[in-house]
Formats: sequence, structure tokens, C-alpha cells
Amino acid sequence: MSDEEKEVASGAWRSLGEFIRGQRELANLSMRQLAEIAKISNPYLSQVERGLYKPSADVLKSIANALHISAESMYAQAGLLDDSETRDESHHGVEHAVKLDPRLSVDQKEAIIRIYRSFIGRE
Amino acid sequence: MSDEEKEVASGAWRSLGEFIRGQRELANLSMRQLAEIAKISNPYLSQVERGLYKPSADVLKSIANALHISAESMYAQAGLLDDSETRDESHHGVEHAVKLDPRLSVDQKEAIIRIYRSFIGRE
DNA sequence: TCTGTGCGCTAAGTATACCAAGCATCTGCT
DNA sequence: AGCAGATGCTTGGTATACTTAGCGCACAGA
Repeated sequence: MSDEEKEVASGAWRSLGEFIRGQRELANLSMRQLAEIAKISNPYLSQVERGLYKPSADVLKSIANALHISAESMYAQAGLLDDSETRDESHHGVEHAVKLDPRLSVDQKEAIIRIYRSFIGRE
Repeated sequence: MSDEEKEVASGAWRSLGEFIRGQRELANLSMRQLAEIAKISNPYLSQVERGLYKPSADVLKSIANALHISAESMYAQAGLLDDSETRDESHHGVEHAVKLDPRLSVDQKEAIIRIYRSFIGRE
């Protein structure tokens, strides 16, 4: 496999690797140093930085922590957050908030949503 | 391997599976339906919901989109955002969302909040 | 010179995320 | 009764994320 083909295969992930490498160099860390802090192997870090592999979410988080970067911007760079959940209306919706509340059981969620819908005259 | 050992092995991920199953049932979707929308196989979704596997970040994102919830809250549930950027509850809080809803009267808001509080055991 | 220690990278293996095919069960229909 | 279609789950395999061992090169001292 040629280098060009590798580049194509890695696709959108190449920029993530470049991003990590840039941040690592900015922090003046060698691969082995960063790898140790992030608890991954240094060859794997090498492969990630060159775009050969898509690191899993927890590895991403671990690298982000090691570089003192927010995991969120890491995911954004990785193209894992983009989808237009455009934090205006959707975050304030009652149904959305109810569904996300971990203290409520499924039955309770359904009950509240049913009442809510009856109030606003939908359904 | 016993069920208990599986549970231990899956660790913190069990709650993520339960969360996904809850959201799926709330949306009245079968496993096959959700799997098709999220472009994953239905056996795999079954395994994820039972906590046997840790889905990768892009699968998580895909599931989140299919369920119309933000990828961010998905990652939070997965314990992948937890460290410093502890998501602020104000965006998702049920009471906050209820109070902001212009379609509800004051009485209706009070009713819903009363029910909500009784469910979560806060007075 | 030679020796040691750092670097990034390769090779080869293991672990696990993920898929296609199919099974067992239930429910409804005739 | 029997079939049809849905549900969630199991099995067995492939793809890929990730590791351990080690190579080759650079730059230090002795």
C-alpha cells in the first residue's frame, strides 16, 4: 500500500492526528512521554498521529487530559460532536430535559411527558 | 463466564446500555428500527444495551443522532466527558425547561414541577 | 572510536468492536 | 391447529484498535 493510499484510507482522521501532534509538540512532550501519561503505548500514539488509526473515545479523552485540553474540543476535532444539536432550543425543551434526567424511571418519564402533552394540546 | 462476572467486566458501561435502552423505549423503537437508523446491526445493539461492549465514539454519536439527543449528553452518560467539564445541569434541568416553556400556564407549570419533585423524592 | 540513551517507526501478535445468519419465543390471524 | 411477522438473543466470523518486542538513526559523553 502506497503512502497516498494510506492517506486516503485514513480519510478525515488525518487532521486529528496532526492536531494531536501539534498539541504534543506545543507541550514539549516526546511520544514516549505523552504515551506514558496517557497510558497508551508509544507506537500506537505514533500510528494515531499519522492517521493510521481512529482512537477510541476513552483513548481520546485520556490524551486530551494528558495534554490539558478539554475532551470536548478533542471530540470536536475528531468530528464526533458536530451534528447540529445547535444548543439553542433543543436544550431547553421540556421533553428533552425529562428524557435526560437520570433520576426518573422510564415509567415516570412517560407519565410526565403525557401530562405535559395534554397541557400544551398536542397528541 | 457468569453473569456477575460479565457485569463486573463491563463496569461503568452498564449504565450506558441501560440509558440507551431507556431512551430507545421512550422513543418507541424496536432494536431493529433503531439499529437501522443508527446504521449498526441489531445484535450489536442488543449487546451494547446489555453492557457487553463499549461502543466506539462514532457509534455513540450515530445512536445519539438516531435518538434525537445530543452527542454530548451521550458522551457524558458514557463517562467520557466527566473530568473537568462537568456538564452544567442548568441546560438540561427539567424545572428550568418547564419554567421557560411559554405554552404552559403558571398553574400547569406548578403541577408538573410538583409531580416531578415527588418522583425524584425532593420536596 | 565505542557505548549509552533519547527519538520515531515497523512488525507481529492479542483483544475487542462490530457484522451476517439464524434461533426461540410471542402474538395475532385464518 | 398452523402460519406469518415481530421481538430480543446466540453463534461464529471479520475488521480494527491496541500492545510488546525490537529496529535504525541521531546526538551526547568517555
